Amino acid sequence: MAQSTPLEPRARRTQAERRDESEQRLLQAAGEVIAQSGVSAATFEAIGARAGFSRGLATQKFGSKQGLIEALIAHLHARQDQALGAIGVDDMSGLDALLTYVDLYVRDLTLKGEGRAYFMLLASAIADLSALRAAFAASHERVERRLEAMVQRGQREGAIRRDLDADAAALMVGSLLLGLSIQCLIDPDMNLDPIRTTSLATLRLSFAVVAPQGA
Amino acid sequence: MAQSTPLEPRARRTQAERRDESEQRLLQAAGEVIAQSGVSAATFEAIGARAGFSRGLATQKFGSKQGLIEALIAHLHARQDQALGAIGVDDMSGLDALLTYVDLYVRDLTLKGEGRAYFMLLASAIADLSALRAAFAASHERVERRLEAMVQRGQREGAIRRDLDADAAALMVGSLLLGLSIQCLIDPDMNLDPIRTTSLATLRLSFAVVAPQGA
DNA sequence: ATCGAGTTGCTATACGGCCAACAATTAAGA
DNA sequence: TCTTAATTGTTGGCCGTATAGCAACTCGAT
Repeated sequence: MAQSTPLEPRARRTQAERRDESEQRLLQAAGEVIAQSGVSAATFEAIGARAGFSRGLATQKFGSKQGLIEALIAHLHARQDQALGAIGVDDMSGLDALLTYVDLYVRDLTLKGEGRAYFMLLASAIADLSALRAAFAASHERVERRLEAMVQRGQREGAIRRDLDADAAALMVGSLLLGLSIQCLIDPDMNLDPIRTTSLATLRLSFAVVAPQGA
Repeated sequence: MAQSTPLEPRARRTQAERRDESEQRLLQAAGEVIAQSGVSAATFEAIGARAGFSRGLATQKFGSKQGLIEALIAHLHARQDQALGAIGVDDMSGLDALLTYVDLYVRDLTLKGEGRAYFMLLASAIADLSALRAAFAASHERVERRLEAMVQRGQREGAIRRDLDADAAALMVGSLLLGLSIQCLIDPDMNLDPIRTTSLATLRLSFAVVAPQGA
């Protein structure tokens, strides 16, 4: 059970360093425990142990369980934005950008790390009708606006059908990716390659103006 | 809070009647509590109260919490099969059957009743890495085999592209519907009409042999 | 020496499971 | 048919466990 960070006891660290480092480690440990053992297994005890601390520290830092979870979700959202933003997708045509986005998303869908924790927290929020659903909704909204922008760009460029409802198309693509993510958590032994290929072909065929069969 | 059944105290009921009725009422109440207040709110106390019984009965009937949940999932799966099987989809062409299936599924996606409880239980299983995931996986597998059969029929009939990977296409459609269902639980105020229309158009355009632009 | 980081013992709460009592139904005997 | 015993359905008190939150404490940094 590889600890988050081996925790080599450097001689002296400033207080601010200690503080920030422990906070980071707690968040990371929380994500790892969730990804590995489930949301309900993410007790202060388990998270603290994983991070190399005691059970009390997380309460101290985040105020409450809810606070910890909110911080973790914010953390994961930030990482997600960052990861998906890092995809240099803005310097290609709208259609290509969309397809590249889907391609990369599905390729990365093994869900072994933080993405796994993210969707498990999402599932937990749904299962318990938690108010945190709103945070997830907002995050998805942002992603969908990005997708919508890609579609609209493609339409301006003449590569995507004008009569396609950009908003609905974005929601559809987003839902497809969400569904695939969930499916991966239900059945981890899924072969994603055919799905990826087929999804890309489907989107290309139906979004492109002329359905360029062999292109 | 409309009780499951008003429980008019008929004079005499046979033991078998009592037994069956209480069991039914408990399952229904469990579904209602989950749909209304979340999986973690579904305690024996709450379920019993909703069904008009005490908290002890459910344990008696289903052995344990796990037993109750399993019975509920089986119950919901049966209802689902029944509902989707009732769609007379087998007496039309493969492509039409597929599109009709998607159309009806999305139209029914308000998720106010049992479907809601189903997906919340699914979410709970994911969040906790429960072994029950396998049951959901199996159920989805069945649905996807049905979708695959539709695609293959469409291919034999010449209406669907032969080079479409039927298995992957089925998984894609299934994932899209799953994703939409989840999305509805995250954001209940979603307008499903544009999505439905766009999804149907997308599938028709990309699955049909010739991409009949204006047809 | 002082302040803040981190720990540990304690408490309160919530819930599932157990079981002994209680009530409703059925069966047996007169 | 009436009475009574046996069976089955249902209840509610009790207990063990798990865990979040708190508060007093120790340890490390300045």
